[in-house]
Amino acid sequence: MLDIKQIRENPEEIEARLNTRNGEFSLKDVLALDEKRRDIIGDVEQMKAKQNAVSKEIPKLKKKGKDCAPVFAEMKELSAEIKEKDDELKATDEALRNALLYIPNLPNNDICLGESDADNREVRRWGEPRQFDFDIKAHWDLGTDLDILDFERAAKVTGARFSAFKGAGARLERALINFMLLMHTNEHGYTEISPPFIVNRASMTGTGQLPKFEEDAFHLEKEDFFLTPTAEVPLTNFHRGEIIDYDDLPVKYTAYTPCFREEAGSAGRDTRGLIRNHQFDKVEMVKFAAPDKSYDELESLTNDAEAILQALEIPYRVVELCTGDIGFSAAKTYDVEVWMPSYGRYVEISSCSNCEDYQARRANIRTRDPETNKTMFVHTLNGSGLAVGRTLAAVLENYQNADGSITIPQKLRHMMGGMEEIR
RNA sequence: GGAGAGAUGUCUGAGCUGGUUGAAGGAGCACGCCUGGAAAGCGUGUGUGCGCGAAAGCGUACCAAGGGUUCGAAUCCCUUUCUCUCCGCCA
Repeated sequence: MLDIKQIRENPEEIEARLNTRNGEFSLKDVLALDEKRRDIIGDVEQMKAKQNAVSKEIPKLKKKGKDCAPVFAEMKELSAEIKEKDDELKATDEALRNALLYIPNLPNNDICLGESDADNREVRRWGEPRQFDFDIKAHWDLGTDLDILDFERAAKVTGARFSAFKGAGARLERALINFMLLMHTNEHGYTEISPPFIVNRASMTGTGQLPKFEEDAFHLEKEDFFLTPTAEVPLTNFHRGEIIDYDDLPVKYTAYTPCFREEAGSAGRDTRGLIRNHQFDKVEMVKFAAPDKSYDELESLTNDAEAILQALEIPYRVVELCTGDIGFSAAKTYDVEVWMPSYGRYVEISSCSNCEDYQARRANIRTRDPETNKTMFVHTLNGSGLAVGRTLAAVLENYQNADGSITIPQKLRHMMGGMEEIR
């Protein structure tokens, strides 16, 4: 959520910056609601001031033994008027908040301008894509042929865009999860959390999935709960409504969770394999940072994601997303893209974002400025570290052999019970 | 699922027979005194949001959330959420 005071002060500039995003944004409604709201507040607070003043006098009148009936009659009328105004204020408040909830974060001023992923800026590359001297297979064929992935039965059990891991495939997935968590906790200083996989509406609103993107989420109607689309939601909302000790910053959490997405609007895209499913596993990293440190934290967060691919020795590149491609809540985002031989290009495997105070304002997550002792919003960051299904796909494809077997990356072998290859 | 108890500020903890209670006491924090330095001790200060204002400040709201009763609600009533205890069921 953007700061209404900032919007009020220079709406043109904010509107211009918002419109470097994909889509058109107007602050007209917000400004009108804000003005209406302040008008009502002026009136109703004056009435309340009078009500309070008279209320204070009543005990004194009673003590003197005076008749309060005329005062009561007058106050009853005032009370009714206040109630009416208050209702109007509440409705306006709600309308304003709702309008604000639909406005995305302001892109950071320094990120590259652009309309789509075609305009993203490559920041760096690591590793050389391997040259194969045989016809390569895509991971869904490799997995099916080795009987470690089973898409048909997953479709039978549930439906399209679900997958099942079997035997060494299931073990490889578990090894990857464990490997990532160990690295983030032991080497990168994150605290592991095992959060609920189901979250409530307030949490989804706090991180920005709701209200605008409700159709993307799996909804449990009876309880009004949602299957978590990313551990960013439970992790960031861990501190919703709290004031975090400044000395504890940055707070760094990592979690493994399954993630559930409706993938509404992506029909026909990445229909095969592990790239785009309704359910997938992900290890997530979330940070709460002091405002003046958050961009340094974004760099290290991205490095923490990269470290996984470096350890697995799989080539990747890092791109800075342009204004037209960054997500709703993000001010700046780096995508880590892994080399996927069957696609013949780099494919997103992690998205690392600084949301600045956008989520913190929605979710009311604050700290105390040590200088002034005043409360201020923290900055929140999140990044995948990494998407497990896509990592598994990248391992299969990059480590495939001419005979269709898979060599297991060195660093994963001890977590696979010493297994060196899958055949 | 049944019966009961509870939810107060950064934390802890009073108030809950309705009216100078934004809310006692304590802790913490900040500043000052004391000290060679620190601790202890003493003194002072210390909530948040919103509105108006250049500012000082003034006003207003907030005692889990929402509604109600009342001239007036942290205090009374209802609903919801959460926590705890007991019973039942259960991995």
